[in-house]
Amino acid sequence: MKIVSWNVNSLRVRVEHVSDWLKTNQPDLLCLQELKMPDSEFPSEVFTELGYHSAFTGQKTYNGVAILSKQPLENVVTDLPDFEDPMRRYIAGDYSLENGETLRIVNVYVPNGQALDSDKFIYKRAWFEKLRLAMRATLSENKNTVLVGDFNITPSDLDVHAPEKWAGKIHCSDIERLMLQKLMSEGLYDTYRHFNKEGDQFSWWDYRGAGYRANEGLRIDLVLSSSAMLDKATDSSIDETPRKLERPSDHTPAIAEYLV
DNA sequence: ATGCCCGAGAACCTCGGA
Repeated sequence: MKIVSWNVNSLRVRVEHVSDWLKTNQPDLLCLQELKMPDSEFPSEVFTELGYHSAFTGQKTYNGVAILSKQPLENVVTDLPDFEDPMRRYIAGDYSLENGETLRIVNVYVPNGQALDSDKFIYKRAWFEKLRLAMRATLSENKNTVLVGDFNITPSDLDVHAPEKWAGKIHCSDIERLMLQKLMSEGLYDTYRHFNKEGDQFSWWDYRGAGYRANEGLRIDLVLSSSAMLDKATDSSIDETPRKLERPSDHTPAIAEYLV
């Protein structure tokens, strides 16, 4: 089975890219971030025609997350537990595996944070700590758990095109990496890094300048597997194909594959 | 230089993104 995370930076603009990618790749679960649309505009019919169910929580202009799935999700939750927040950044549900077990899939759009000395960074830290506590509970109740999303944190310098340029900056600071490590120490593993040890592999490239052509990117879109799911993982990759299209998202799909 | 590009909303500029 294939689980994918993709920040589409406006689903309205990218719906054709997403549809084409679904047709070609047939993931079991496609987790989207930055829908940038209210629920009333979510294009469910488009995905229904392709054989996918949709669970989503959106808002005008900003944020918004969705999970497209071959089988319907159950017990869907659209609020980060114990955190009052109008920003739509969290969605989770149960997915039935072919082996009869259940997987808890969690899809997040972690706050950007803007700069370490900004109010937005205080919000990022608070949000992320609540995510850690929520994942502790999720992991205790579901041995099969996968947490995916746009984390807006690079796990290490191996995930940064120019570590010296980004040193200490937002997405690459020690404090954010410690936050991520603390979350992962609850029992989550970077599936991509488990299978790929080399650097210069990114999931986001700046629109500005020749960002993509020069491979000036960051790996901030992650698929984190629980121990039981890592045991089932067979591969993990990043598909740069959509980033080469006309009018692309600045992010591209991060993929993990499992044998269940 | 906190810019270069992009999307959304309201409006031909500002905000947010990363």
